[in-house]
Order: sequence, then C-alpha cells, then structure tokens
Amino acid sequence: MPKISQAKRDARQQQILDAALACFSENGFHQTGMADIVRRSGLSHGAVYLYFQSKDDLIEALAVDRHHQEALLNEAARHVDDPLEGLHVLARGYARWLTDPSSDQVRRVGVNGWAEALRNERVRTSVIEGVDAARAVIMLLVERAQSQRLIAGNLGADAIARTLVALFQGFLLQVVWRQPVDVEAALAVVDSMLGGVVAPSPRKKRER
Amino acid sequence: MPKISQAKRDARQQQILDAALACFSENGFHQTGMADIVRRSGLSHGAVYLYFQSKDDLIEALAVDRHHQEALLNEAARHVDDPLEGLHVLARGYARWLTDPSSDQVRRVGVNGWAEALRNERVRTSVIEGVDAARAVIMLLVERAQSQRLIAGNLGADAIARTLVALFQGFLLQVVWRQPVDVEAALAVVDSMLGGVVAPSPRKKRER
Amino acid sequence: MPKISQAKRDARQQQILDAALACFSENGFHQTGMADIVRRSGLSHGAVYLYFQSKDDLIEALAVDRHHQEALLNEAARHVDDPLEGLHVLARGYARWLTDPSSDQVRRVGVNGWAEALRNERVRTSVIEGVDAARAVIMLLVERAQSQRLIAGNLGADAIARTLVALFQGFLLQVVWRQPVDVEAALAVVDSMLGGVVAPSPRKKRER
Amino acid sequence: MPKISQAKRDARQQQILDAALACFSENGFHQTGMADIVRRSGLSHGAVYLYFQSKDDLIEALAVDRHHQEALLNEAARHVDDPLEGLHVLARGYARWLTDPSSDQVRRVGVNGWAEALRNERVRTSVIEGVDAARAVIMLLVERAQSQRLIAGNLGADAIARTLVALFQGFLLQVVWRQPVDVEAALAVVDSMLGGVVAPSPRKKRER
DNA sequence: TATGAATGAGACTTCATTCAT
DNA sequence: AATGAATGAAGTCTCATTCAT
Repeated sequence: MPKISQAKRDARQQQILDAALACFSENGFHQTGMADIVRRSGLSHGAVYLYFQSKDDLIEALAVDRHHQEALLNEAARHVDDPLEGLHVLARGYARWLTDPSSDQVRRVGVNGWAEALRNERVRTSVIEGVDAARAVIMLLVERAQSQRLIAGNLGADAIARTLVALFQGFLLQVVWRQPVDVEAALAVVDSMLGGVVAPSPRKKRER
Repeated sequence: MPKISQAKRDARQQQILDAALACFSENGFHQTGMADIVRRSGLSHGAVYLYFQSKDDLIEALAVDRHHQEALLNEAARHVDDPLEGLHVLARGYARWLTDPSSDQVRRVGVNGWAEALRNERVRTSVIEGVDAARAVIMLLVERAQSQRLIAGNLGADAIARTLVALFQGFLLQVVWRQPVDVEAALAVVDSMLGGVVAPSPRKKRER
Repeated sequence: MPKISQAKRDARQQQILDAALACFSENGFHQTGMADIVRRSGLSHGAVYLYFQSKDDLIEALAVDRHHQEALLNEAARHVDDPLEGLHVLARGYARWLTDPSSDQVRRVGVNGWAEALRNERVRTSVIEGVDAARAVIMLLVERAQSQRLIAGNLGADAIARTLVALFQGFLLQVVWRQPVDVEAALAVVDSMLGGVVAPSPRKKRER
Repeated sequence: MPKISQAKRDARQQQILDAALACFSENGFHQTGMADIVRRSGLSHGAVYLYFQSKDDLIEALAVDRHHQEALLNEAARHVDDPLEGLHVLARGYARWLTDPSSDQVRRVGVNGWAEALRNERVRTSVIEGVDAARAVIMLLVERAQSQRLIAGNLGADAIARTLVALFQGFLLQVVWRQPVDVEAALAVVDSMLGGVVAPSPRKKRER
C-alpha cells in the first residue's frame, strides 16, 4: 500500500503548518522564505509543495485553522441560555486565548494577517469572516439580552458588538507586543464599563 | 557643501515621504519596492538614497512623523483643566482622526506598522512609544479624575488607559478594513460604558 | 520473473507511448512533464519508469515507432517496377500522410523532433536515419529511372532526392502550422516541376 | 550624464542578444537557462532583465531581428524589374543565407522556432509572419511573371510560392543537421524543376 | 547634487527520477 | 509488478542598494 494513510497525511500537513506558523510568527509572511519553512518542517521543498500549492495557500490554511478554533468558542457561547452569561463565556474564552502562552504564535500571525488583509484579497476575506462570526454571536446574545431587557435597548447591538470586538483586538495587540497587560484588571474595567450598558435592575425598571 | 537650500531639502524629503506613504498604504512595506517609491516620488533612486539611507529608514521616518501628529493631540488634552473634559477632547480627537478621509493612508500604514513592530526593533520602539505617549496622557487624566472622585478609584488608571487605547486600535482596524463602522454609535456605546467607570456623582447624576 | 503476459506488457507500453505522443504534440518535449504523461496514461510514475528508463527513452521510442511506419511506405515504393511510378507511389503515400487527420500528433511531434535533433544525439541519429531511408529509396528509383533514360541524367540522383525530401519537410511544416495549404495544388506544382527533370519522353509528352 | 547613450544601450542589448542566440542555438530554448545567457553575455542577471523583461521577450527579439534581415532580402527582390530575375535574386539570396557560416546560429535557432511556434502564440505569430512575407514577395513576382506569360498561368501563384518556401525550409533543415547538402546541385535541380513551371517559349504559345 | 544602470543574492516554484512499501 | 510520496537541484525572475558618470 504505497498510498500513505490519511493519518500520516494529516500529520505531515500539520508538521508543515506548524513550521509555517512558527516562521510566520517570528518573521512575518514576507520575510519568511519557503526555504525557512522547509528547513523547519524537516521536509523537502517538493514535499511542502505536495501538500500546499503555494505560500499563499499555506497562509490561508493557517487562517482556516484559526477559524475552526474560534468557531468552537463562538458555538459554545451561542448556546448558553442566559445571554449575559453567554457574553461572559465568550469574553472569558477570548481572554483565556489572549493569555494562553501556547497561542502566542497564533496571536502574532493573527496581527500579521490584519496587515495582510489590507491588500491580499484571500486573507482579507478570511480575516473579515472570522471577525464577522464573532460579531454575529455577540449581536445575537446582545439582542436576546435586549429583548429580555437585560441590556439597554437604545444602543445598537451592532455597535456594542463592534465595540467588544475592538476591545479584544486592541488587547491582542498589546499582548503580542509583550506589553505588561493585566488582563484580569482589564476585564474588571470592561466589566465596569459593561455596567454602563446593562439595563437598570428590574426593580428600578418596574418603579417607573 | 550643500548646494540647495534647506527649504528645498525639506521639500524633497517630504516628497519622498509622501510617495512612500502612498505606496506603503497600498501595498504594505514588503510588497512595495524602492522602485515604486522612486517612481511615485518623481525622483531617482540615487536621490532617495541621498535622503534616506535605507527602506527601513523610510519606514521609521513615517513612524516618527505620525508621533508628531499624535503628540499635538496628546498635549492639547493634557492641558485641559477638567480631567473628564480632557478625556473627551482626547476621544473626540482620535475619533476624528479615525474618520478623516485624508488620514486614510496613515491609518493603513499604521496597521502595517503594528505587524512590523513584531520583528523590526526600530519600528517596535517607535510604535510602542507612540502608544505609551497616549496612554500616559490618559493615565494622567484618569488619575486626576480619580483624585477628584470623578472616576471610581478602585480601577487601575493603567488598566483604564489600556482599555481605551485598545478600543481605539480595534476601531482603527475596522475602519481600515472598510467595515461599516458607525463611529458615532460606537462613541455612544463607549460613553455608556464609561458611565460604568465614572464615579456616581450625586449632583450631576440626580440633576438629570 | 514476469507475472504479466507479454500482451499485457505491450499494451501498457503502447498506452504510455500514446499518452506521451499526445502530450508532446500539444506541449513539446520540454514543456511536457512526466507527470502529464503519467496522468494521461492512467498509470503511475513507477509504472512508466518500469517501461521506459527516462523521458529521453520515451522520446526515442516514439521516433523508432515512426520509422517503422515510414519503412513500410518506403518498402512499398522500392518494389514498384516502373521507377517513375514508384516515385509517384512514394509521393502519394507521403502526401496522404501529410493530410491524414489521424496523423496530426505524429506530424507535430515530428517537427519537435527536428529541433531536438540539433542537440540530442539519440534523437539526431534517429531522425537522420529516417530521412536517409526515404532518400535512399528515392535515389534508387531516380537512378533506375535515369538508367532507363526516364529522368535527365545530368542531375545528381542525390540532389534530386534531397530536393524531394526538402519539399516534403517544408510542406509538413506548413501543415502543422495549420496554414491553408492546398496539397493537391501543391502536388500539381511539384508535378509540373518534375516535368523539368523528367527526360523528354517523345511518346508520353506528345500524347497528352 | 548618468543616462548612457543610445549607442551604448544598443551595444548592451546586442551583447545580450548575441549571447542568447549562441545559447539557444546550442541548447534550444528550453534547455538554455537564463543563467547561461547571463554568463555568456558577461553581464549580470539584473542587467539582462533590464533590457528584456523575460526569456520569452528575448526569444521574440531574436525573431524580430531575423525579420529585419529577411525583409531586406524580400524588398531587394520585390523591386527587380524582370519578375523571373526577381525570383532568381530571391533564390540566390536565401541560398547564400543557407550556406553562410556566420548564419549558422540563426539557422539553428530558426528550426527551434518552428517547433516553438506549435504552442507559443508569440513565436507562432512571428514565424508565420516571416514566412508570409517571403511568400507574398514570391506571389507578387509569380503573378507578374504570369501576367507577362513568363510562367504558366494554370498554376496558382500561391501554390508555387508555398512550394518554393517549402523547398527552402527543407533545405535549411538539412543544412542545420550538417547533412552534406550540395546547395549548388540542389539549385540546379530546382532550376530544372522550375523549367517545368516556366511557360512554353513565345513561339510555341503563339502556335496555339 | 543627482542620475539610473548595474549588481547578485535570494525569492518562489517545478520536475525528472527514486524507493519504501 | 506497481504505487505515489518524496527528493533537491535547477528554473525564472525581483529588488535593495551602490557607484561611475
């Protein structure tokens, strides 16, 4: 059986993706040569091109990978009954990802992707789809919360979602720059801030 | 023995920086060739290298330029008497910059700089100094506000500052990606959120 | 210890040669990859290399194939009694081959072979042997015709043969280039021209 | 004056074309690497690409060069008063080119071009235009000769022209293959053959 | 000062062939 | 006998930078 097993194929593919992620996270997309990836993967030029047709394909494959990870988080939050609790799950999930040392490379490559998205159509599509997916979940939860009068209804769910996404992206940036971000403290601030959008407690509401 | 006037020198330099900014904003640092910049500047290769020793120098010069712009904004806010008003001035200033069509290139190059900062020490220093300058002003204002009991004292000024910076960066990202961000709506959300960190001020709150 | 029958072997071999011919005729020797041939043959890389040691072997095998075809034509003409009739048989035979749609690939590969013969010794040998074989038959017929005073004796048989071969090659070229060659008209011209080398035969000439 | 003179530019360009011609004539288009041409030209990689955008451009430039040479010959023949004499001038001109040792490389590259024309559109256009130009001159002369009753009118001028072109191409092939072609003898044969298409002498004509 | 021709290392990718299975 | 994954040298082309003019 000369055809290698699917498991082996997957392993090889992962081996290459791991190498690419490491290289890209260290040197960015354009300063990383295929030779770097080849060397790091321990395979040959030809082998890498057997699994990925081009450097761009490699970049896109990494983006897809990341989508899968984020989709899991998004799905988990989407199915939480209490919408405020769902937002919390989401926030905690992303916050954990933000600080998880094993995700460092992915975070750094992510920031490279943001810049790349400015001119590379494939990357742009991929990045924006990822952001939109997260935003969609947040909007869903916010709207549910608003219909249950848990969040002030006078604020657009979309604007709230964009704000939360922006917060996440900004913190990610500070993390990859190795700024001494105290994520817990930041979450406390965000929580306090969210206090500003949370609808007044039922009692007060009913008093009116 | 300089044969041309300083004014001419400055004009040439600016001509090159303008060309570089335009090119970088369209194609990023690494996909822009010196030849592109040369062509766009209307000068020659030699002339460009007469003013900037390398492509990296050019990148750094743009970063420095941007600092000067931001420094003006920061200084203006720093000297506002009422700290909450100062924060507002700052927020409005950055928000305006976020939507000003004439700053589009600078915004795009800024995002490219974020990625570049991950591996290029000079860019990294420059970017982080810029962020730190803004953060310092915010912290100053927040601390002043806290000492006047205008902002809850249990939140770290640093955390609040980082949060606001993160918000700005995240929105910048969405703007350069040409997402349909409603900056006014977003500001409303931020205002509401800030309501969560502003200390309950008996007078103002109840007056309404 | 061959486990498959000789018939199967031959079939496989032909399958590969067919694929190679098709590929080469479309893209030339050097723009055709072994992968193209493998794909088109429906076999595997290993299988192809089991039957042909290299790409060059494949090229040579096709040249040999073509020789066999031409040899048949040459032999048929060689054994015609009347030498002028023999020349006509030959001319008609090659003219038919020139226009036969099913020989299109062979014609195109033939022209590629002409260029390849300039630097590949094996191809060169093969191609020149083929041309020589045809020339030998023509010379034989011409010499016989000259000894029967059917063709002017003052012209070298070799020169006449080379001229006829040249004509054929030139027309082949125009055919593969899909020029609107009217082979019948061209044959009429050649016939008229041949009238110039045919010795004035009182009977035949005047009879017409 | 940093811009080099046009003369120098032309010299450099010719230097490269000479190198390319030599390489292509020895190893064909596809087995010649740009590195070979660079080495032979004595310039650098970059310099070659400064003058020619790609390998294909180089190939086309050689084709254009050849056209210019042939056009001179064609024009000379076109303006000969006596059409039969014009055909002779043309034949002699091409025959000389066929045997001129200094044209050896051009001839070999020409044959490579014939094969290349089968799949490379630019080369195809170039080659066919060249052939058409020669054919057009021949047709013109033949038609003039026919209108003066110097050549039999029952033969298509086009067919005659194609036949002569085919003859030339075929002989070229034998020359590049270093076959012992006796061009003088061949010309004698062609002359004899042409006797077959030349109209019967005026006397005979009038007898009818 | 200013020019732009020239350099040459290095970028991405292909492909004939081999060999473990 | 047969497979197809793997190799790695070699292919075309780019580009930051220099330097003779």
